[in-house]
Parts: sequence; C-alpha cells; structure tokens
Amino acid sequence: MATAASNPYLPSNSILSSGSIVHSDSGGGGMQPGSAAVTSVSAGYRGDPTAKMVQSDFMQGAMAASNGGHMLSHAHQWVTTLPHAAAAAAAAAVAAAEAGSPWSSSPVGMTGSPQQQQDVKNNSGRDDLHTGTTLHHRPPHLGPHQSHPGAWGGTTASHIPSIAGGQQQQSLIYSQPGGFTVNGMLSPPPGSQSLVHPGLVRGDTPELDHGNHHHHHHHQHQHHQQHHGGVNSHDPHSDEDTPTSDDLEQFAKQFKQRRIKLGFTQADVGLALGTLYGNVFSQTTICRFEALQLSFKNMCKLKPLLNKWLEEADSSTGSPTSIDKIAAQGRKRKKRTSIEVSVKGALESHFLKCPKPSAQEITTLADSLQLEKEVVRVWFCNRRQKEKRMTPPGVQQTPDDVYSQVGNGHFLVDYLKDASQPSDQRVTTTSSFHQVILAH
DNA sequence: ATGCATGAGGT
DNA sequence: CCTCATGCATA
Repeated sequence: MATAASNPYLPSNSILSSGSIVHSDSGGGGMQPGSAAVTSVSAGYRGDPTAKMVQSDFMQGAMAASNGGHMLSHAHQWVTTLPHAAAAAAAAAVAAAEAGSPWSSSPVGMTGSPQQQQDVKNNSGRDDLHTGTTLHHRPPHLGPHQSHPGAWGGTTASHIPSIAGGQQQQSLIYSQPGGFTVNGMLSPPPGSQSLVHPGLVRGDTPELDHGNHHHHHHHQHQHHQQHHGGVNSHDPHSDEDTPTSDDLEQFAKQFKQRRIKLGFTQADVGLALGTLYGNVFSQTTICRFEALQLSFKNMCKLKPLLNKWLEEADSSTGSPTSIDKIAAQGRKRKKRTSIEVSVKGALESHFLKCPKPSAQEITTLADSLQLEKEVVRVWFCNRRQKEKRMTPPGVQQTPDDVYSQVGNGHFLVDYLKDASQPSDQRVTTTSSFHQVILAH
C-alpha cells in the first residue's frame, strides 16, 4: 500500500482571497473614526511577496499572496464570512522548494473555517467529519525526547511579517537547508509533508470525549509539584489522571519540539486532530497549548489528544485515507476592533481597580472612552481570562532576565494574593512561575 | 503569537 | 451577565 507516496492534491489555485465582504452595520452606537477604536478593515498591507521567514519555531505562514484588500472605514462592520477559497502564493514555493520539499499537500483548496452550527440550522444533518485517519510519513530521525533546560532562544521574536491571505495553513515549508538551531538543537532538513487535508470546518461536535471516559471534574485541583527530590518516581508524562502543572509544562515543551521536528505546523496538528478524533482545533489553540496559555483544565483536556497525535505521527502507521470536509456556511462576524494603546492603558487601570465592573460601570467607562459598551464588556471578559492562564505573558522563556521583557508585574501579584474562585483552575505553581516569584 | 469575538452553559 | 473554550483576523 502506498504510504507516503500518496501525494494528494495539487492545488488548483483558486485564488479567491476576497471571500469576505464587509458591510457596515447600523447596530452600534456609532463612533467616529479617529476616536479610540478603529474598526477599519486594513486588509493587505505587506510588501514583498518573496519575503518569507524560515524560523523553525514560531513560523506562521509566510507566503505572501497579494490579496486585494478592501478598505472600509466605518463605524463597525461585520464581515460575512463565506466559504471562501484562499490561495497560497505559488511564489513562495520557490524558496521552499529548494529544500526539496514539494509542498505537495498544500491546502489551497479552500480554507474557510467559518464557524459552524450557529443560529444557522439549515443544516441537513450534522457534518460528521470523522474522517479516517490521516497520518503518514515518518520522521527523519526520531530522537528520544530530550528534555533540555527550559531556556529557549528568544521566542519572543518580533512578529513575523506573515501574510495571511485567509488562513491557509502554511504547511510545513521549513526550508532550512543545512541546519537551523532550534532550542539549541539542529533541526533536521525538511522533508515532511502535511498530512491533513484542507477544508473541513471544525464540525465541532458538542461531545469532546463522549464515549471515551470521564471528562468531568470533581477534584480538579492538582497536586502541584512537590519538590521532586525524593524517591517518588513521577513519570515524565502520565496521561492518566490529572497531571501536574509541571507535567503539562514538560509535555507542552516536548510536544512542540517533536512537532517541529516532524515538520508540522500548529495548524497541521489542529486539523489532524480533527480528522483523527473528530475534534478540529485551530492553529491558535495549538499555539496556546504549547505556550501554556490555556487554563489548567483546558490543558488537561487537550493533552491526551495531542499526545495521541504524537504517537500516531511518530509511528507513521498512517493510513492516508479519506478526505472529507464539509462546506462551510456563511457567517457574520464583527470586525475586530482595535483599541488604541492609550485607551488600553485606561482599561488596564480600571481593571486593576475593579476586574469586574458592573454593567453600569461598563457603560460609563465605555462612554468615557468612546467605545461601545459591548467592546468594553468583552475586553474585561478577555482580560479576566488572560489572568487565569497558566503562564503569565513574558514569563515562560528566558527565566533569567524576566524583567527585561516583562511589563506586567501585577500578574504575579494577583496570582499570589488571589485565591478565590470556586472554579478549578488557576495554577499557582509552575516551575517557570516559581523562578519569577522567588526572584521577585 | 495575540487581540478581540462568538457561543454554549451557568447563575 | 459571567465563565470558558475556541477561533478568525491581525500584527
């Protein structure tokens, strides 16, 4: 049986990058442009299509495709997300090709992944995207997971000028001839291909682990890592039971390493998970997992899945099969509001004083800041969530000179002082965490 | 890599 | 309205 030889589809480049139409809506308060928030649609700005970065780490798609950008500066607009087809810039392939990686499985077919099952229930049957499995290709040289010290190179590199013409997964084009130092190791030459098929709107079935086992929680509190200096044998990664924050951190790190070694992007993994287990995840989620930017509970939920994927990918017992996806439904989404820095500062201040302002307070604040109430409300919600993440921003890598880059000192304070909330999250102990706290 | 957003569940 | 899990769109 053909294994890795299965070279799927060759993109028939249907460049239709403008699948989203913006139409101004009259549902808001009507703020004036130039105020605090700008909701203008700034599409397409990048300059050179040939510029691609090849950082094996946080490499996002780097293929530039000139996408026509419509500029609409209006109060707020909702973009109607239609199943648009995103195109990958063939130009970018050139550089990548030199490495010898024929990005054969470039998911250029389409990308759209509008949300599913909204109020649009015209669906005729839920799209079960349980597809067959889809893993193949074996790693060049799978090395045992070597747990290196927790000091990565500066991952906080500046944002890459990624072009995002839609969000076609910028699959594995890691053209790094020779060797690139990743985390102090040499990254193997590329030669892998993504196995996930494009398309496929996360048919997020409400059940995440139905039929699997417990997913409930009755004792979510994890026993933090008690100075493992005794004889207790804590396995590196115990999939069973609630892992400790330390386990998660360890796992996340290893996961990332191997993922990269295997030549997969975060997006690839997300899609693979969907085709393998029925739950598709976005690049965002995978990214957040690796960076421990999810709640403890969420991390625990995803770990098994990702772990499984690792095993699969590793054993290359891939059975490249089935490629089904479903079409996507149109969807309306509010254009992302960008809040001015100064305004953000103001919000931050208020947040420190009162993390949970009342509706009335929000209204007032929104008014004074010239923002929509909803925007402010959401801002606070997101802010609170951020506060609950496992790793405070900036405090994950480079444990040495944390202060050099961290700008939030209150994060730690909050973690230390706040101990309320009946929920089951809030990880109070993470190795990287400790260092900072202690140093403080 | 992240900021703002959506939605399903809970109160 | 909140919390939480997630993700589109962006920087």
